[in-house]
Amino acid sequence: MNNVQEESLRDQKKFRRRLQILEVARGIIASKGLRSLKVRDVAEAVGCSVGSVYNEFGDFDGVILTVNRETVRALTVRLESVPGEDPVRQLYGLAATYLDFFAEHANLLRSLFEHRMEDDRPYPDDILQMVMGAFALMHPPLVRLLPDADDVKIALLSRTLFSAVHGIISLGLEERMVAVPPQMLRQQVEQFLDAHLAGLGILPLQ
Amino acid sequence: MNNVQEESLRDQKKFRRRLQILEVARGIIASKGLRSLKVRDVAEAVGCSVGSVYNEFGDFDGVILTVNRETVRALTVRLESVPGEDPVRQLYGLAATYLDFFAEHANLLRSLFEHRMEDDRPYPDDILQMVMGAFALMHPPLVRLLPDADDVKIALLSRTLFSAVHGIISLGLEERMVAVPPQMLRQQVEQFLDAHLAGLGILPLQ
DNA sequence: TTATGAAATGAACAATGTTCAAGAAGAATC
DNA sequence: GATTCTTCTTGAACATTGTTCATTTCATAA
Repeated sequence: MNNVQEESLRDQKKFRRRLQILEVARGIIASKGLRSLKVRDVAEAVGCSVGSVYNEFGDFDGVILTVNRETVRALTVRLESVPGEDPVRQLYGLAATYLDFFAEHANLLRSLFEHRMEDDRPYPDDILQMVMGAFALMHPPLVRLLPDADDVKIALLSRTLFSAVHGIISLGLEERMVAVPPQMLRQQVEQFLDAHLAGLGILPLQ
Repeated sequence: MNNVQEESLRDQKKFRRRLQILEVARGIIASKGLRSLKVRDVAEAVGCSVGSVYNEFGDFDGVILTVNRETVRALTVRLESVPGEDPVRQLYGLAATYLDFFAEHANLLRSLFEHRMEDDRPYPDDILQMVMGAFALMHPPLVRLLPDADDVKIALLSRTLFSAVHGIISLGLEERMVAVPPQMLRQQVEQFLDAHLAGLGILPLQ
């Protein structure tokens, strides 16, 4: 027995198909919304039977949740790439990056936030943790900007601030609701941060 | 022909049933979530056939949308009942009232914000208008507090601020996401307003 | 009372998630 | 390489649920 990961032909095919299913599912959600995602469409596009989808993911929620997991992972990567030299600039960068990501992948993010599980099964904890982790990315710059504040309070503030930005962006991009032009939305988010950081006693960008 | 509204026996029964259907549907959404709402369950609980539901509402979306319409109407009534003598107090009152209403009717509000139409039919415009109207209720107090500001800017600010509060509350009440204790959430919203109004140059409550 | 037309009915249909017995295919053993 | 074993794949059948519509029911009008 080799301690290197055995890559049997069967495993390879299985893995390749798994990726195909996810790719197709993500494409459908992104382009036509979560409600338009159907098992049979996915199976046909991938070229396998519906049974194989179930075999790989257990149930349909499994496919959706895996796509959601990758969405929040990609979001986190993007947010973590925001430069962190200047904490104020970092806060603005996080908000702007979230806006860009949301605008690019609106339906994927809606799937992440709006999907309800069948029956009353709990939402997978690892996804919740990842979302919380992303929302906590405002924590480090806030710590630097408010060195005297209680750490627990800053954790709360970080979540509050990110939730507020999320509300502004998600409703602003809800074309059916508001239809704020993207450029105006960007400005709106910036002005929001201007006022809020000022209120926290944080000096704006020069 | 009497110009008084004819109330034929047929119309009475029709109207009574319409109310019953809505009552049952709202109850199911409120207690078990939109995903648990089924035509047959509603029909059985009301004591009529599924055909009657369709006869009255056209399709199932019609039932949901009518419930949503009443939800936003009730929300508006509650928000309009917030005292308006002191504009600062009014802003805090609007946020606190929204929090209370959301906490009491979480599933109904989620139905309002998360329901996607079948196919790509547009969301009814009157509901969107009512939501926008509710979110504009911060406008009058903000005008009083910022007498020198451009009215269009205040309209934007009102929507931004309410959207932010919505984000904080809707994510905060998403037990699966965060599970913020209600009392802490109330405090969170207040502190958020404290900071933001301060940033806008508005003096806090004495 | 009878005729009329609108409303109610619910069986049948359609779309879609889910299961599972049978078969196919790779892996293991000889 | 043949055989056996294990696992995966298949897709027909089933279950659930939204939707339709020919038929029946029933309040109203004549």
